[in-house]
Amino acid sequence: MDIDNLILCPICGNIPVNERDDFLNELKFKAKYFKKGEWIAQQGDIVKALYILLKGSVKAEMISDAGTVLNIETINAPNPLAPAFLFAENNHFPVDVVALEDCEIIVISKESIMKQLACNEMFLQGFMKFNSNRAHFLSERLKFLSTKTIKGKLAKYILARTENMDFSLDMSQTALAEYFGVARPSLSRSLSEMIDDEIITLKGKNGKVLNFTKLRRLVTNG
Amino acid sequence: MDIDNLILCPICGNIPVNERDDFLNELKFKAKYFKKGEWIAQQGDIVKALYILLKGSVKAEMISDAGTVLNIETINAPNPLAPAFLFAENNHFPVDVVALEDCEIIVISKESIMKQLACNEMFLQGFMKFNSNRAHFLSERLKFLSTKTIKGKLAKYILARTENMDFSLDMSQTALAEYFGVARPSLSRSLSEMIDDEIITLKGKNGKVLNFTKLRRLVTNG
DNA sequence: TTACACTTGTAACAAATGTTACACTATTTT
DNA sequence: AAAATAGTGTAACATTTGTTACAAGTGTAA
Repeated sequence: MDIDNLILCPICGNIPVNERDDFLNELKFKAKYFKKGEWIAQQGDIVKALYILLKGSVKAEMISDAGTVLNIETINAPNPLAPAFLFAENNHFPVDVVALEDCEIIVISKESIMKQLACNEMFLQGFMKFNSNRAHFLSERLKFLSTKTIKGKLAKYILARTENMDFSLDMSQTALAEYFGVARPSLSRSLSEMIDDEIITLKGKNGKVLNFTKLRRLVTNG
Repeated sequence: MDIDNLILCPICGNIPVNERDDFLNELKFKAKYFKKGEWIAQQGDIVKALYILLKGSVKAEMISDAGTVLNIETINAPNPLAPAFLFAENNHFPVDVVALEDCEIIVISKESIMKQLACNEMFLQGFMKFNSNRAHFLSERLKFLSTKTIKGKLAKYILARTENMDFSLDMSQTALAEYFGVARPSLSRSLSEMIDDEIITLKGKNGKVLNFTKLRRLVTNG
């Protein structure tokens, strides 16, 4: 088991080297294994323990009442899954979690986490910080989704990943459409129009920004 | 000052009665006062301390890059403002906060909070729980916004507040449109159509559900 | 009451997006 | 290499939403 990866996980990152063995010995956990494509958790599952992804990667997605998919994020090891929900009154998984590759996950009981939080200040800090960052992430996602037009979203998305004119759409258009919460052909059309308008070029996932002024204007108008 | 209200604040709620005086004495804070309409914090302000709203109410809203308003929530006293961001790496206020009435706010330093978290387990639990609930709220808001059609949002919104056929739209249509992130006339039109279709009736803010089947179908289709 | 600000209903039109369908390409898997 | 799977481009059309403008309603304060 890749338990050493646990210490690389953001919520444990602050623990001093000389305390790490103690920390690991105190912790009560068990390992679970998932194959690519398997569901690790479903929207609505009760969160009774802290899940930490030690190996592999997963995607978190939300299925709306209408059945449409909203791709929330991809999580790589080592990282915790939904740690914020461990202490919520309504402690249900907010998303479906699906293994993108073979995964190893360790499960730590809530009691064990509480104990460490109370007695290990570095762990407390790491845990708080991670949850804070998550809340920030969700806020940003909220803001992003409130961008009204597809071209506005694309412009924001592209500008955030552009260096010296070059950018890469980290995912397929199909996945991107789910991330934006829009229909795939609509996304494709918007991209085509931006290419026609000579704002960007695109070859596969890689593109160039030809006209920053127009691209920024799309952010402001959308 | 209404310092006694502090103990009624969710993050302090678990502290046993006999520990409360100690808790308040340990805490280092100062009070601030805001008049109705004043901005308490702006999107991007650095969160250096914990703000707790002791008296009054505020609204939190996000201004997108395009200048449109997304109304996030109304917060009533006593409640903390953006406690999750106190520990984030990117510790900026995610929203604009505006006083809806005259407000009293106490400001507690991060150090003082850290100290209490480490030495007062009930406070730790309350703090974690509150932040967990916030993350849950943001997730739900995300899910809600991913509802594609206005009627779908309206249907969800109305069903969540219906008891025995009766419901009340807690805000003006103008505010509701901002909460939904849509244009006001579009919201008005959707409401009119739902009334024409004999799904609901509406008089001012108060309405009745006439056809639950159709209303639920709107949730599923939108 | 009058005046004012705020809210709502509605219409005509423009713009954006969704839906469906199909051909085609790229990438894996066998 | 062949087959299967996933991803892309695009067209025609329906639907939804935004925009703008104006009239009418509501409540509040002078």
